Amino acid sequence: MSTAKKILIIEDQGTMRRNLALLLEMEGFQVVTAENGRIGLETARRERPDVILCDVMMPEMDGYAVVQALRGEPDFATTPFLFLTAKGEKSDIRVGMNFGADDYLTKPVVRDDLLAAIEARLARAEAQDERVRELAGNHPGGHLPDFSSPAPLQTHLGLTGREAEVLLWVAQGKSNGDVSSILGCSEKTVKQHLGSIFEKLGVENRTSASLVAVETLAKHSRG
Amino acid sequence: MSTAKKILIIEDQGTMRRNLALLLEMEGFQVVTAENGRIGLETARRERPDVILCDVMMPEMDGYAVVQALRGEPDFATTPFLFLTAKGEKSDIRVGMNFGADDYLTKPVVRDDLLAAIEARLARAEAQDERVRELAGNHPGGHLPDFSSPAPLQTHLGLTGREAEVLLWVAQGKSNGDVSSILGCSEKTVKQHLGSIFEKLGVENRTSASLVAVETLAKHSRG
DNA sequence: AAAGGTCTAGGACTAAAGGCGTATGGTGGG
DNA sequence: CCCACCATACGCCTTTAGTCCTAGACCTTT
Repeated sequence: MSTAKKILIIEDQGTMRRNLALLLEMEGFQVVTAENGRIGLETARRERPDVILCDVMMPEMDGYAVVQALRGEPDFATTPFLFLTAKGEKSDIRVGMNFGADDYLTKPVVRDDLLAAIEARLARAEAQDERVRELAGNHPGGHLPDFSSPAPLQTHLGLTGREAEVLLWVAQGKSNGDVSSILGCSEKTVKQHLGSIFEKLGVENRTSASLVAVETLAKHSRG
Repeated sequence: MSTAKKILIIEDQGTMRRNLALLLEMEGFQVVTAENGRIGLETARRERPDVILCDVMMPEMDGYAVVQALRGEPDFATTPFLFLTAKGEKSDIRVGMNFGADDYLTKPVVRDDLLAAIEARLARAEAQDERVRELAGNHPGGHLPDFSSPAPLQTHLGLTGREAEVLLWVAQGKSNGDVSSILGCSEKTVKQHLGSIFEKLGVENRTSASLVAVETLAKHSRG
């Protein structure tokens, strides 16, 4: 792990807030705290925590409102959010979970339970990031078509080498004249090839042919 | 909504399993069931459910083992997993949550609670998928652009509504005449809009504009 | 050697695309 | 009320795209 995970604690009771912060800091987490929901939201936006611990009952803005607000912001749509609840509030837990909280802990919080819950959610979030990286790795730079080679057009669309070259440039918006200059042939030749291309692809103009080419180049660029 | 969400129910008690299945099917979900943990795992791998409901106490393989196994597989690292627990098992919930479960429901399950919990987790999963797509630039149905709506062109390219409509059709290879018929206006109008589109996109012909449109529709499709 | 595919390219033509100017209504905001 | 923006539309003009036909040069396969 490169850097310490950052945990935001939103809790109005000072004693409990400090105890939690101390406990988590001793475990190697970076801790930021907020004493109510409104400040908690601001702090979250500023600090970008990896996990949020949040009390339910708070003045100004309760825990439900906090999680609801966060879940509406793309940056926090996936940030693990754990509730801290007193025993009597257990029936209200459902509300929080349905707003998109990830877990809850019953106060008084046992050290091992707290750490286990946090670790579990961090592991979950990392699995999420892993998935993102995998997908991103398969398609670097997005899922954009790769115009670096005409080969995919030749193999996947059954075009001849020259036809594939022509289509490669046409699909990038070049005019027939441009393509003829690029390929060093007559514009008539480009037109001739384009005619063959249209027939092979079953289309009737360069725009449709380009669409086919772009999709082919996007799909068969890297896997 | 494109297709119904698929829910896997892993529950050894036949009556409860059927009741849950019936309830969820009436709500429009596609339901598959399994009568124990081992079969549940196999079913999950085969059916790729969007949500998994799983009993804790089961012969052969209990719910903890199921969630632990699933969380180890990349394909299921992020699939919402909800426990169904009897009242007396509440202390064991922590174990399940720490294995990566997303929520739990206490039996007997109240209909509204069940639906709310499922919807909440589906919403969460979709938010995550959204993030995956944004970061990875990936697309669920492959890498194909979605021509079902001009909205992305309007919002992401700064086009007016009508311009977006025109481009949507042009990008699909339609001629100006075709577009004018489709949109019920003069071909001159189509040309006029296309001129504005070229200027806004910084391109000089319809093929290049289509390229931009296709990439935009591939990136920002679905919502 | 003959056949077939590819790449090249010409002529003659039609169709479509695109630029430029102008103009009319509608609509929303200062 | 006027202005800015939008959608609509026409005319005139130039450029580009695309079709059909023909045909030579160069390959490989038969």
